[in-house]
Amino acid sequence: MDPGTNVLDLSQLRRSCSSCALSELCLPAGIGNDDLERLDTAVRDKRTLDRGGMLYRDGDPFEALYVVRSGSLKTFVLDDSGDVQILGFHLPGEIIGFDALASNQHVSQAEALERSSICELPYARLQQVTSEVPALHRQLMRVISREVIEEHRHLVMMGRQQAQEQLAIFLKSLADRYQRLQRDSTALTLSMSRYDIANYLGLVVETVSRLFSRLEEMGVLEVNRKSVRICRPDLLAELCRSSGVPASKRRDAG
Amino acid sequence: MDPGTNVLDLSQLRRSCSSCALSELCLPAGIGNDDLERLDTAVRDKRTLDRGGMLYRDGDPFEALYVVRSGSLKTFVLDDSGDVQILGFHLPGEIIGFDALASNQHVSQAEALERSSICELPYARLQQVTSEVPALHRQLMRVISREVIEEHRHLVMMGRQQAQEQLAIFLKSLADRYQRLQRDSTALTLSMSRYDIANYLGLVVETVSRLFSRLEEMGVLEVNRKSVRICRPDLLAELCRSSGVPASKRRDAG
DNA sequence: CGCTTCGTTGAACAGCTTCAAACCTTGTGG
DNA sequence: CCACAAGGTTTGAAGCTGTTCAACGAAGCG
Repeated sequence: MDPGTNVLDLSQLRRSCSSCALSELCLPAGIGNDDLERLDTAVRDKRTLDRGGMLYRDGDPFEALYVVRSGSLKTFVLDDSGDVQILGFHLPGEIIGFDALASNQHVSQAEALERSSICELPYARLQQVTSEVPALHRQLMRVISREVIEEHRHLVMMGRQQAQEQLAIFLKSLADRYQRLQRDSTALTLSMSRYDIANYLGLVVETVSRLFSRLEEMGVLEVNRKSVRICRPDLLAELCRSSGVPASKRRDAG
Repeated sequence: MDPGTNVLDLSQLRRSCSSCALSELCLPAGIGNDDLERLDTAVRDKRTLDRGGMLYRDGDPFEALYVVRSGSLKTFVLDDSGDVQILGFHLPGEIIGFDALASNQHVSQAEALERSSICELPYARLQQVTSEVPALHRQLMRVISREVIEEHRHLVMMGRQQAQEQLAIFLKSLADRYQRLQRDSTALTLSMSRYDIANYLGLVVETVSRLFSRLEEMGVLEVNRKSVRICRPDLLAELCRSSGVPASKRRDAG
């Protein structure tokens, strides 16, 4: 999408957590210089994926965790009948692959939504480094839990009935992550298809399409195919709670 | 509910993974006798919770993981407006509390659905023991991933639109877990309220109630308040896939 | 340029929700 | 022990949201 980030100088980026712009959003966050060098030893050569390229598939042996360096991916599971459920979309600085931590093989799949580059962290080496660097271990745990919390958020979102609120939350989540990346959080580029968004939210394409149109009519967004401009972030934030959960679905604490 | 399991001989159960009937479903699975004794040293005194009692709350400091020994619990998150989303129901042998692994404080809550007894695994001690017993570490990881996979299942379920299918999947999941516990998997005792079930599935109470009635009319179930008899497990299994995802929500691999 | 896939829009339909009321259970106090 | 209150559960009827089916326009790709 953005030519500036697509043309990566790979040689410069190789093995250089220290010099990586994502450093503060990624595993190195809060790690001292000495330890950072050790982390670098755990990072294998980067991989580049084209749109549609698979990072890992269901059943693949667990070899590494992966950090999105540029581009974006989606993760999803297939049920018995081959239906897809998208679990999440992943932007630079986000780590994926935890699903295989235990059974030693992946139980989900990760696919690039656009040309993306990935940092590979072979688990064996990573484990060794984390055992030597407690701060890194804590940081890794923090990242794992961020993942779990994100899944809870996804569940909460799908538990709500109002489709418009779901889409608002989805867009706001993207905007927030754009901000962390120091991108313009009012100018989103949706690398995923409408089908993907619909699946992620538990809706059908038509509904998502109509919702985009409705939000545009309301003056909240300006939608042009894959690029979404958030004209009224305040209104969008409002929509995330306001329309709210129907009274009968509410269930206050206790 | 069942007087035989409610009247626990606590003194006999204290610190005795070795003698625990849940052993094969729980952390000790596949652990040798020597190592089992060391695991026992990581188990603090058991706790008993009455119906409605909280095991941990949002924001509580992370101190331990918990194994359900008898009874059952629900875990849930509260969103900003105080709305509940139930994440799961937990039967004996299941481990909860992972949500706090990273931020060092819980980001969800756990509440007993009936009188329940809990094994407490203080994390500091557990960590020490797992570092000494690799098999235990692997087993713990396996259990964590079971949790992640279960959440994926929950997402897949909520992504489907057909309420009847969701309820069928929910009941089948309970039945399967009953079987693992060597209970009669055709005679379920629903310790959670209809409100809880509805919330878990993203529906309203009335819909759940009607679905129970419908499944009864269909001859699949016999429902009597909290006790559900599965008359036709085959039909129930059928309902879990058959009605299926509407074509427009399907999205085959790729 | 034709093909395919993606995205949008319209109209009818279905399923779940909403609102309302009744029933049953449980617990409390007279 | 019974009356009463409170909450959980069930059932009915109406309304609304999202789905389904269908058609068309736009973009990407051989």
